[in-house]
Amino acid sequence: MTDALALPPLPRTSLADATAELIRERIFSGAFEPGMWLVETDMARQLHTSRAPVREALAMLRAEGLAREEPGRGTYVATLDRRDIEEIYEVRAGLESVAARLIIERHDEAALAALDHALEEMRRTAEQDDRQAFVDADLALHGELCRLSRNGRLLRAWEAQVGLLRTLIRLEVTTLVGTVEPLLTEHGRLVDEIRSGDPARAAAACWALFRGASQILTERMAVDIPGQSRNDTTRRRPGSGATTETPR
Amino acid sequence: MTDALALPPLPRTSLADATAELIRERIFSGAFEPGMWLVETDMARQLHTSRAPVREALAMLRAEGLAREEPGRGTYVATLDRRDIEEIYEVRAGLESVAARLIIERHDEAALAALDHALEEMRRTAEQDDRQAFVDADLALHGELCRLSRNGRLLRAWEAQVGLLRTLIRLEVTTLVGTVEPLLTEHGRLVDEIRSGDPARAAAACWALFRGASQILTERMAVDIPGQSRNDTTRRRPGSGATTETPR
DNA sequence: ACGCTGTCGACTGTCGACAGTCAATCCGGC
DNA sequence: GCCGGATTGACTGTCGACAGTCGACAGCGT
Repeated sequence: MTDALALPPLPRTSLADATAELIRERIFSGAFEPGMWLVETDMARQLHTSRAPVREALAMLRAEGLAREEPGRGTYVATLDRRDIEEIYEVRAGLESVAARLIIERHDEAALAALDHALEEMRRTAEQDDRQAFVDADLALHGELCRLSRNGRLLRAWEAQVGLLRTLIRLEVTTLVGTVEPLLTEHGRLVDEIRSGDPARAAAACWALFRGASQILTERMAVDIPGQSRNDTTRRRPGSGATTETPR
Repeated sequence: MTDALALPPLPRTSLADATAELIRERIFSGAFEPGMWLVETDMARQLHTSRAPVREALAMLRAEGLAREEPGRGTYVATLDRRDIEEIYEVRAGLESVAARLIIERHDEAALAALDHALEEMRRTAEQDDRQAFVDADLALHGELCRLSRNGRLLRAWEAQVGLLRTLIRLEVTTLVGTVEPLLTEHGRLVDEIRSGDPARAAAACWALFRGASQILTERMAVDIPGQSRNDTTRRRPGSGATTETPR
């Protein structure tokens, strides 16, 4: 059977999946802020389902690191403090170094071309000064790198780390006063090192890139990112307006 | 109030948690073999609970990578084929390289001492030719490395990768005919490189170690590991004996 | 006024039941 | 005898309800 005629499996979407996807979108879009209380009963009522699918959806989100459980009290949208950012970038550095190494050892010309293309897209958005698109292109490049590693577990681990970061990076770069030029050159350097074929140098470039990015992000966190501290106990609930809760 | 009189928080263990822990143990001990069908109804009946806690426990196990869902059909104990092993070891190489780097950059003498101690334990078990204990010591060393990175997300990512591997490594090394000496020296080399203080060399040692271990494991998989292939559809259910199922 | 205790509303953890779905089996036509 | 569709049994997906627990608040005593 040709690929063109091969039918993909239908998206078997249970209520739980749909609910999870919905909440994910809300979190990424910023509608559900970090620290917000995700009340099962409310959401079930709004979605016209029982609590069972909602509970399962919340379990997924917790597993993905997007939400956090407080036993007996409920689940809350995950918050990120400086240390979280550092940790995520350190893990990403490790994962993407390996991805680079795998691509290098495979002598994969197509992969290099794909990375070039992603890089070009970053450049384009930078020239147009479209910060939003730049962020997307940035994440797309890194996602592509992990996808090209052809290691499914690596890709999933990467996604798990990046999840919450997504909304934060968007916030960061879009409000970044300075130029994105340094970011651009560092990404270019990483791709160059991959092309040069030395895993150790690629890893070094990777590490340098993430070290810098992490620093930029954590420095800005001090000023204007909500939910920056684990002690920020401001809790809002979805739906019915902005009821502020303060447990603990 | 004195510390002696201070009450520690009670272990808030829900039925779901307890159920998950129980199943985990069964999987690690090998009582629940890879590919086995974990039937919610049966387990709930055996545990004298409803299906709700069981479902939640299974959701946890899926999130940890210990089990696998087939939509509408149920969840099964995860299986590992050669490619899975490769993937896991590649990810581990990345994570542990970063862990090594973090320890190096921190100039952490205590960490080095802890690694030495773990290494010594490996050596001891090797001398006594206690394969079971050797496997535990091996995993303990790597776990220690990740713990010493002081990066919680790295540690959790490591645990997620290692989970299922645990039972497999045990099987592998305990049945391994040859000597464990090479493994021992490679681990020693990794710790040495960490002590020497060059992240790149430590990463290289890490990569070499995992490359070798992955190869040993995948080679042996061909012969005597159950559930070695994704196409091995043999399914057993827990409890009532060994009812063999063959879906698909 | 302050701190402690009892009460209360709300939400989570758990339960039993029902409906939908899957795979295996049975049955009839060829 | 073999193939295809209907049937069946079992399990999952979902539901509404109940009970335990948490945090907030009010009332009491000091």
